Amino acid sequence: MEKKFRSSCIIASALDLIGDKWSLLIIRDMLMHKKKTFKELLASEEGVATNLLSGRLKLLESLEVLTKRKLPENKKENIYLLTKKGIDLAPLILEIVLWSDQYVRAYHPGMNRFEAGVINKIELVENVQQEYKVFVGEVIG
Amino acid sequence: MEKKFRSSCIIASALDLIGDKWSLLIIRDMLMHKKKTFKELLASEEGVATNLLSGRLKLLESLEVLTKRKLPENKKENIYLLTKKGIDLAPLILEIVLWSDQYVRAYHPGMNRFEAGVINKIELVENVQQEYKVFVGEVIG
DNA sequence: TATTTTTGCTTTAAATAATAAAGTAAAAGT
DNA sequence: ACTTTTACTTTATTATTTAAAGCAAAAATA
Repeated sequence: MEKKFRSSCIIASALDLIGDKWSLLIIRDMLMHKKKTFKELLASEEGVATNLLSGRLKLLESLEVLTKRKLPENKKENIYLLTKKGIDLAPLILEIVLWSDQYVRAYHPGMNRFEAGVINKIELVENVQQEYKVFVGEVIG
Repeated sequence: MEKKFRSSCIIASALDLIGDKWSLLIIRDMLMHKKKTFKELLASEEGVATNLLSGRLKLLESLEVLTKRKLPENKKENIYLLTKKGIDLAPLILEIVLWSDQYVRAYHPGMNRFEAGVINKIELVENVQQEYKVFVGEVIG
């Protein structure tokens, strides 16, 4: 789980932390699909392996992108929730969506569409972030 | 070089194309550091291997993120330039920079800083894009 | 003209990482 | 007490990355 940085570049360093094959999809599932348990995250369409999901959750927790806790009514199941650091990945994720919607479909016709009446990025991001914060409030009470 | 899509997710699909360890760094070098030849790209601080640089340039060319051409004065050296599709990755790259500047430094104190007097994202992105377009004009004459 | 260097690769072998599958232990449910 | 669920860990297989060497065409140098 020991991560190394390839260079002093601010972009490369971010990619060294969360630029792997799975981290952003885990964060997508949490932020956009309100997933919060190992089981829910495991059921993603992409089929992450249990050892990788386990390892990535651990790393993202160590990076304080998300927190792990148990709810009083269930001593077994862990609840994973994004921190501010994780929620602040929303703008980056939106830019991926926008670029993909415009340019990736040509290579993947069956790909989902991005439907947004409003095309105000800032509003859109704030909406997603606000909704997630409400969700967190509901979960931890 | 045959790429497959893991799912119909718009985010996962973009990551399946350019979410590998090197593509965004190649695009960074082109867009932010005006690199345009194999040799210049090979000299990146991160030390990409020649076979991977070669393969990625080929893939990014096939995706029309960049173009490959020769200049009349040199029949040997290839010149790689970003297309609009590539230049349109600037907003995504800026979001990586902003998140990294805010949150990654804690884990990598020696990391470069992002210095921007103006914090207007749109202006900043347009500036970088405009500068790159001028550069392309200068190169291809 | 002959030799050397540069460029942009390809090939190969070794190291590293990802995946699939099975196993495990603690908690919860029946 | 027995079974299921959860959240892993372990192991073997497969895939990818890296490092190193090699190569051919073009350009530069002698």
